[in-house]
Amino acid sequence: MRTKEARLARRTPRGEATRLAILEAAEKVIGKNGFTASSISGITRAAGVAQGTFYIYFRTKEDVFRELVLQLGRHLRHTLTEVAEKAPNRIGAEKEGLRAFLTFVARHPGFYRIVQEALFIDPKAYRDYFEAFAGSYREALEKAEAAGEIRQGDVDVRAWALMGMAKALGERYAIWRETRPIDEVVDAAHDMIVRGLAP
Amino acid sequence: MRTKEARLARRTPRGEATRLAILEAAEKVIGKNGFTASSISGITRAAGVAQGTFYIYFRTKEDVFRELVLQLGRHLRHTLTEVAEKAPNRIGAEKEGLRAFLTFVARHPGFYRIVQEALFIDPKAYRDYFEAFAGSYREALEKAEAAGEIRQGDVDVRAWALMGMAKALGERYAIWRETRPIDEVVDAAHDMIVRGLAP
Amino acid sequence: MRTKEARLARRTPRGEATRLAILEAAEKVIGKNGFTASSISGITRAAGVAQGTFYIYFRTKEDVFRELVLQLGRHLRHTLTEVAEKAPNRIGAEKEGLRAFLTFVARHPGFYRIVQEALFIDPKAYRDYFEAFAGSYREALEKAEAAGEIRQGDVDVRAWALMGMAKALGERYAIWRETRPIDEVVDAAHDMIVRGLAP
Amino acid sequence: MRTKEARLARRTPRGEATRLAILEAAEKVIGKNGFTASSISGITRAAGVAQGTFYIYFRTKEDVFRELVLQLGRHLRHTLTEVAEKAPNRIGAEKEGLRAFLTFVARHPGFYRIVQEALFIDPKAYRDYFEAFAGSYREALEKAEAAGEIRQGDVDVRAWALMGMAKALGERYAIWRETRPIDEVVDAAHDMIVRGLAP
DNA sequence: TATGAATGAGAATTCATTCAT
DNA sequence: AATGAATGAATTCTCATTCAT
Repeated sequence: MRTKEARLARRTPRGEATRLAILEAAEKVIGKNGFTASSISGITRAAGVAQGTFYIYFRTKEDVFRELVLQLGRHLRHTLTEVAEKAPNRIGAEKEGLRAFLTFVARHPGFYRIVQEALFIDPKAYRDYFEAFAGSYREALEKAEAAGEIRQGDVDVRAWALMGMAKALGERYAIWRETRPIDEVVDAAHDMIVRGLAP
Repeated sequence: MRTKEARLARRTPRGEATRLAILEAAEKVIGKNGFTASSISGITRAAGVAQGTFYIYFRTKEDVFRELVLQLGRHLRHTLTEVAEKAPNRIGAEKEGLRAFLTFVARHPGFYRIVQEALFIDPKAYRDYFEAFAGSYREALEKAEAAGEIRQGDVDVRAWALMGMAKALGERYAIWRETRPIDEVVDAAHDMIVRGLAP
Repeated sequence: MRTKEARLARRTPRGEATRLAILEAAEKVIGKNGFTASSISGITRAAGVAQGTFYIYFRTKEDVFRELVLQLGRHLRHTLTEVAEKAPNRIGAEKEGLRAFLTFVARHPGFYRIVQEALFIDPKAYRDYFEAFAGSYREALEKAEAAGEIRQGDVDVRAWALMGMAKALGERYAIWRETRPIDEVVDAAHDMIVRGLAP
Repeated sequence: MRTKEARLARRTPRGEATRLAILEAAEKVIGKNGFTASSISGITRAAGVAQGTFYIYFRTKEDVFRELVLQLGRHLRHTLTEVAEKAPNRIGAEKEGLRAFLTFVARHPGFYRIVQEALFIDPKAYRDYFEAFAGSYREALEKAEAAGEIRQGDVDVRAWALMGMAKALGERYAIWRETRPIDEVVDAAHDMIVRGLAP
């Protein structure tokens, strides 16, 4: 017996294209107005299809939303991994990663909104999203410790704290359309991360 | 001319008590289920008053919500100020502030949810909330710099970065009911804040 | 804690009147067009209230429907009991009961439709309805047997068979608006019930 | 001029097979879940064809339904006629007919549901169905009267009353999955039909 | 002040039917 | 003949808000 999931059509290229159009419209609309203020009809209108078409490809509004979060997470992780791999060491990776993140977020303001709203719409997706980041962060820190690139310390706390920093700084670009040059902010933050506050 | 606010009854002690009951019920209900999933009828039921009574004291659902955010912010700021004043210097204040924040958040899990959801419900309230914190944070950092307690640096970026850290660590207690002892987390985070990652 | 049921308001006389208006409108509308073809909006329009008002008093369309079936059953049972009590013996009660039933059904054509459709909308209500009748029927037949008013026989089968007869004859009045005089039909049916087909 | 019906393809053996598959799937699905709860998509899925294929062979959902009722009626009538022809007289035919009917219905529970629901979906088909039965029933009773096999009486009322009995007893097997042996029920019912209730 | 009944504008969702391939 | 994507009308249901008492 086919699973319910499988009943959601995606068989022909035409269908695949429609599905994609809806997904993109959803990102645009939800990213702009938020999940609750976005209606299915608004999404399908933006996608240029009839309301009923939505339900051929997604079961509920939560459904597209979850897919969006997953997809955005993969996208960002991909971007950050590329950057980190080019850096000579962890200290450098930290800086370039932060720069890349802020740049990404400034360019895709809807992204931040969507991920953050997931906490209220689909807590599991939200948590999975950050756990995935935290996991690779911890790994990277452990490796760096072993290589003597950074001081020994609690990798779990450090990972979450560093993510929190990035998030807070990114929020200013994503939501409040901060105009301070990213490089300036990256330099200042990185200085604190590397050397701390102590005189 | 009286403001609209003033038109909302709050004259007699009885009225004041009703208003408070609604506000407390709102905190409980919204803190637990989120703004959108909470209904006025749910709130008034929890408060033990009739639905219509709500509108004697608040104009809209957003209205109570905003009030809640304001009140919670005042409450937290009050708590943190007390702690900071007892600390001998900024480095110490940083540590005790973080500890107090995590403790507060672990004890009032609804608090975190409500403040965070404000980003979607009432962005202005959300921003005001954090600007208020950032403002005093910046001031404190400037004073500390002048006193030579910390290295010179970009106080704006530092303030937001430090708030982001605290937020991320707090989220684990508020939302995911983290069980790691707060002191452990505070120590680890504080170590990084003070000395940085560099070896 | 109050049950869900109790949350459905019925506190003031005004509310009670509204509830009744909706119930009566539902009987009229559903009795005429059938359950599926009747919409909540059609019912509330007939009742002269707003659509939302429906949900103050009933949870779903099935809900009113069930209530209707219950109420109609009670009503009919009451009517038939009165008649049966006046009859001198079972044979006579059988005749007067049939006459009363056909008269009732001819006068309330919606009644038959609603009860019959219950088989598809709320099978339990349907079954309960007929079990209730069958129960008292069986009892009456047993008493009659003991009193020597009728021949010994299988009361269960007899009860259902007699109900089936009445139903089929009633259907002609309720649904097909039969014009043959009820008395004629009653006489003919009663003759067969009492004396059988054998020459 | 060709009727609309004729426009619906049914030329090749392959087409005929598809048509049959859909009809059988419809009987299964509708017999189980009822007309309203059954969707075209559910029927075509059960038939193993695409949704659009349905409309090559049937004009509407009501259309298959009507066809089903017709077909089932023919099937049952065929079965009953065979039985009746073997009986020596009307009294015997009555008994064997009832037995055959209950057996049929117990074996094809979907049958009863479908026919009964026709009252709400396609009243004309429902009426035609029973009129067809009533017609031959009346004829048979008239013949039996003439042959002196049964007492004189109102054949119209008798025909409908007897059908009603059978229906009520059959319902218990079709819908409520009665477990009492059919023979027992037939004997008891037949006894009442033949000799009546009178002592 | 307080009540709770009533409102009505939305929103999600389903599904018979059509249509291009 | 067959497919399955697309349509859009129709319906149910929720809930913030208003109002008469």
